[in-house]
Amino acid sequence: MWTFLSLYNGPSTISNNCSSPVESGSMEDSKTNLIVNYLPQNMTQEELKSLFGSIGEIESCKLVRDKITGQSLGYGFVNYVDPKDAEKAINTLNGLRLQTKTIKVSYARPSSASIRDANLYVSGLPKTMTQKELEQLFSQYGRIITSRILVDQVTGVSRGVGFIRFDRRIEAEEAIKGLNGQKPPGATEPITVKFANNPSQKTSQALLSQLYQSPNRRYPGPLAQQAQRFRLDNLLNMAYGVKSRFSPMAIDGVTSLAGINIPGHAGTGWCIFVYNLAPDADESILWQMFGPFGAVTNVKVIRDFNTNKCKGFGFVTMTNYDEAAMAIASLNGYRLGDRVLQVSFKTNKTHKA
DNA sequence: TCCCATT
Repeated sequence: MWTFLSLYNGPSTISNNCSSPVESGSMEDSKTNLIVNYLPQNMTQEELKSLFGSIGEIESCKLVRDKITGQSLGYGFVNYVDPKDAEKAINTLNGLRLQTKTIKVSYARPSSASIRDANLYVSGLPKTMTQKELEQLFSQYGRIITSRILVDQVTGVSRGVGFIRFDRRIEAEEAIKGLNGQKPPGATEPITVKFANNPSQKTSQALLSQLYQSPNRRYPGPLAQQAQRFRLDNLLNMAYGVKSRFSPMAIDGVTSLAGINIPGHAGTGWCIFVYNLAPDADESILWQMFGPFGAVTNVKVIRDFNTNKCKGFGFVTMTNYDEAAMAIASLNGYRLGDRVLQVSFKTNKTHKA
């Protein structure tokens, strides 16, 4: 499972003879800057900072999130002040198990346009082909950063599809030219090699399918119908990258009609109270629900200290009032699984179950 | 026919 550990030996092995003029990024921080992969979906930037801050002083820390939905993309960067701490972090935190994930900690390559979009999707592989054999096939075209063969969740047998990430995009391009439509040694069928989908486009697909598979089974009052339409439009807009067209004026009308109180502080954003979450609810569902309505800066599921199960509610912080109001108008009464959510601005009063 | 590796 940890074959990729051997694939990357740190920045000293990065080839520096790239002919591309784009390759001019600075290398001086390569001994302090780490990339952390395979983070649990619900891990926050604060938790990342906290975990790596236990090693030594952090210069900067960033969890990479989807620009539109705010959902974690499962990886981040940690830049230490002292290179020794970076090294220590690799030695002590690489391979650490967090929930269902095993995180990978390695030196970040210098950021450069030439290393982007270097991920290939490979299908039609012989079911017997191992990850090592896959690497051997592709290694002639460049330096492999990661490789993976997808397996059936239940049987564990190869699905015949996998991924190869090269160090540089031109290497990936060459691999496509050389291997797409070719039969690997001993194989009876040709393989397909193409660039992998962009991770950010998947979010839109997920939202669209979420949209189609969540028929509205709530009680449709006039306001609810209005809110439902808003949510639909927002999800569609988001999926197609179109900016929301709803004006703050209209939102204010809705909120005042609904009799919502003036919410709590707007200092760090607008805090939204979400009630009736399932015991296994996690942060990602809050990102998914609220992200489409605008800038979300924080989500939190309140859990029981002992069982770690959600206590039925959580909070979402949104930057802009109109977007928060739209989210509330749209999501209050939203049916999540077999539960109908209550969504409102957080008040100072204690909520009772 | 898609595993979350470039801020």
